[in-house]
This record gives sequence, C-alpha cells and structure tokens, in this order.
Amino acid sequence: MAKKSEQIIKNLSTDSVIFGFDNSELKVLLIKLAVEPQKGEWALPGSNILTDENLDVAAKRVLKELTGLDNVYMEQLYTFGDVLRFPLFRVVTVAYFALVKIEDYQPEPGPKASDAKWFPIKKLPKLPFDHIEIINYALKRLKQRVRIRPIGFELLPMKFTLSQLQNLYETIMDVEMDKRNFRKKIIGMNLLIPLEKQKGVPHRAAKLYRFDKRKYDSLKEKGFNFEI
Amino acid sequence: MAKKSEQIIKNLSTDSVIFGFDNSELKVLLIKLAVEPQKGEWALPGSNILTDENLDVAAKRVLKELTGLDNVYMEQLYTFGDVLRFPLFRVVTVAYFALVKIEDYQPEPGPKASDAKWFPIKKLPKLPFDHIEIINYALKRLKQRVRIRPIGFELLPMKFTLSQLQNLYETIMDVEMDKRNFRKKIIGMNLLIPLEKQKGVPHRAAKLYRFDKRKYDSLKEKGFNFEI
DNA sequence: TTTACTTAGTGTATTAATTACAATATATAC
DNA sequence: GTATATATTGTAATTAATACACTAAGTAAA
Repeated sequence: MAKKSEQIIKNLSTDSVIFGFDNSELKVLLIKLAVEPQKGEWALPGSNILTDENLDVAAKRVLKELTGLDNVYMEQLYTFGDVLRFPLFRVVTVAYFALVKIEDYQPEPGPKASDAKWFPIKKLPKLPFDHIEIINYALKRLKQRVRIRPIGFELLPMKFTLSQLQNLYETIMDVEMDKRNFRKKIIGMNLLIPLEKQKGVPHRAAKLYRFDKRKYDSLKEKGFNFEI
Repeated sequence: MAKKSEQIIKNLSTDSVIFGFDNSELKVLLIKLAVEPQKGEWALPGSNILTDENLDVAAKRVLKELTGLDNVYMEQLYTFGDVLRFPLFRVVTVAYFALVKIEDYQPEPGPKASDAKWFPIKKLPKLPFDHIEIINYALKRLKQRVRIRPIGFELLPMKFTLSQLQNLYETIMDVEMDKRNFRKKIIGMNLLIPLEKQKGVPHRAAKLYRFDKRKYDSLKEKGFNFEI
C-alpha cells in the first residue's frame, strides 16, 4: 500500500502544455502513454495530484520527472472539467503551460512514458481526451502573454540575436514585423544587455543579447508596460 | 441516500466572486454560512461539484440558487488548491467571477445560507479559508478585463449615461479620466446605442445609452480591439 | 583577391493616437 | 428668474506607431 504521502486524488489531475521554439517552429512536448487504455498514444504530460501536494508542485513535479528541468516559466492555464472528458470516470484536470529553452532539453522519456518528443504545433498527432482543446487554449494564452509581457525570452537560449527574437515573435503571433521598428521598440524597453558577437556564422555576425531579468523585475514593480 | 445525479466530489468545489456596482462603489456578494464549522461567518458563495456536473454548470447553479439570476457574465478565474486552504481535508476549488447588474438583484438568502449581502470591496468582513485571496485575484482580473474588453456594461443597468459608465471605469481602475477624452473613445468604439433622455433628475438630463451586444459580437469576430 | 552571397544594422518622414484643457447648455428647485 | 447641478462639446500639442531602403560585415566560391 502506498504511504500516506503518495495517496492520489482520484478525480483530480494536472496536464501541462510545454512549449519550445527551435528557431523556426513552435513546438509542444508530448509523451507516449505507456499504460492502457491509451497505451501508445501521444498525449500531454500529466499526472494525478497527490493528497498533500499543491497544484503547481504537481505540475512542476511532472515536468521535472519528464524533462529533468526545473526553474522554467510555468503558469496555471485553465481547469478543464467536462463530465465526459475522461471516459472511465470523472477527472477534472488543472492545466498548466510552460516555456522551456528547447536546446536545454532533448527529450528522454521518464519512467511512466515510453517516449517523449517535440511536435511542431502545426503537425500534432491525434490526441486523446480533450488534449487538443487544452493545447489550443494554451496557444491562445501564449499569444496574449507574449504581446503584453516579455516572456518570449523563456523560449530562447540565454544568448540570442535580435533576429532570433523577432523571428520568435513573428512565429508565435503569426504576423510579419518591420525589422527597424521591432528593434526600436525592443531596445527602447531597456531589458536587453548587449553581449559579444556571434561566432562561426557564414555571414556578418550579429550581436548577442541576454534578457535583464533583474531590471525587468524592478520595472514591473513600478507598473511599467511591456507591450509589443 | 442521494440519487446518483446528486453525488458530490468530495475534494472539489467551486466558489464565485460576484461583483456589483451601485454607482459609487464596487461590491461583492457574500453569504453567511449556515453550517458548522464556519457557521455565522461571511464567505464566498460556493458548493461542491456534482459527479455529473460540468464546472461552469456548478458555478451557475450556485449563482442561481443564491440570487435567482442567470444569464450573467461569468468566467472561470483560477483554481486554488493549497493543501491547507481548507482545514478539515483537501479541497481544491475552481473559482469563478461574475458580473451582475446590482439593481436586478437585492439579496435574499437561499436555502443554504442564513443571509446574503453586498459588501463594498473596500470594507470586507473577515473571511474564512483563502477567500480574501480569491477576491483579490478576481479584482485583479476584473481590472485587466475591463481595460481590454467592454464588460463594464454587465455591471450597469440596461440603460445608462456616459457619466455612469465613466464613473464605473474610474472606480474599477482607480484612476481619474478626462470626460471629453473618455467620451471620444467610447463613442468611437461604436458599441453604444443612444436612447431617450433621463427623466426626473434635478438638473440637466443626460442621454441614456445601451450596449450594442450584437454589434460587439460581430466586431469581435473581425478581431477588433476594445482597449480603453 | 575579387565577387557573390547572406544576414546585420541603421534613420527619417508621415500618420495616427493620446493627452491636456474650459466654456456653454439644460434641467430642476427655490 | 436666479441659483444649483450636471451634460455636452472641440482643438491644439504631444507622443506613439508606421512605412520605407540602403550600407556594413562576414564567409564562400570563383
């Protein structure tokens, strides 16, 4: 019998939409389920919630078990609870969305999944339950968030070029932007620290930047605006 | 024994933050609990979720039972699930927030509450559990929503003056606005239908307006922006 | 070493949106 | 008819957003 600290709440789970960006496409991390009745199907990583475990702790635990990553951007998304969303019995799931630096993590399946893989958001496999609905909702939220808060950096490597950043925004928001205007705006926010130049590229080397989280936190407190 | 359709999920509840506006103050509807152990305390209206009941249906049911109102603006807010939020055992609550036209409803307690009352948001009584946290979160959300989507109308009578509307915005967002600029912007949105004049006021009578929901829905589809 | 190729980097003029600001109009009450 | 209270309206100044094209710097190939 499981010890007390491992008792699960039968009717409650968490599922996470984990986004990554590989410089050309937005991707979602899915796992291949290892247990019946959905064995073999790709699905969102998720888990039941333990009786003595906070919701966000559960979501972070799943991410950690699956990817070995912690300290990633994560926020609660929405709670999906349709009576029929899970076919066997009633399960309400608290969905989270996470942003990870894709190059920090090349998937290796955890113990509960037989495989884990990044899928382009535009080429998702068939998903069980309401997982596609959850992903669509997460994507909508990501688009909103990225427009009003500088969270895009969470998807890029620590050091990135302005072109990479623009490319990220264009991909997520599905628009084209003017290079000069984009740079004007981003630089004007004063959240980037210029670093050395790129090396080993077969053309003019771009300057690298990193996100100034410290300054962001202090500006945020003062009620600044970060709309793109 | 309860029939099957009335089985509750022990670990899951819903709580609603119901906002009203009485032309000078923002208010929240609270109920006085009628059962131990919190008997006599004011709290957010809430209920367990039934096994065969969707989350939003549960939230609407509670509102209906409490106020007799349906067809009110309601959206899921956030899910609060701290292990210790409820002292007796683990209860995760899916919080909703609702906007009601305060004059449509003067509180009468439902069967499960010994009293129901509007409280000014700035003069709330002591609340049990994490209810104050939920209200603060709802207020934050309301401020965001009102800025980017025309939902303020949900808090006003069907017919309202521009001064009332401005007053509402000023109260919620806690800023002062210029009358001419406010009117310019609101009228420019083309979401108001002008009606007849006010009657029986001891000064120049203002023109009444109503919200054009039909036009709003069609503009929304076209991706319009409604920032104030 | 020259040329082709590729991406990086930069400024200005135009237009649109936001802000600041004050006098006149209309209703009732006394 | 005078006092009182709120409603209504426009314009100029400032700021923000947009549109737009050429030069620079690096590697690769001829």
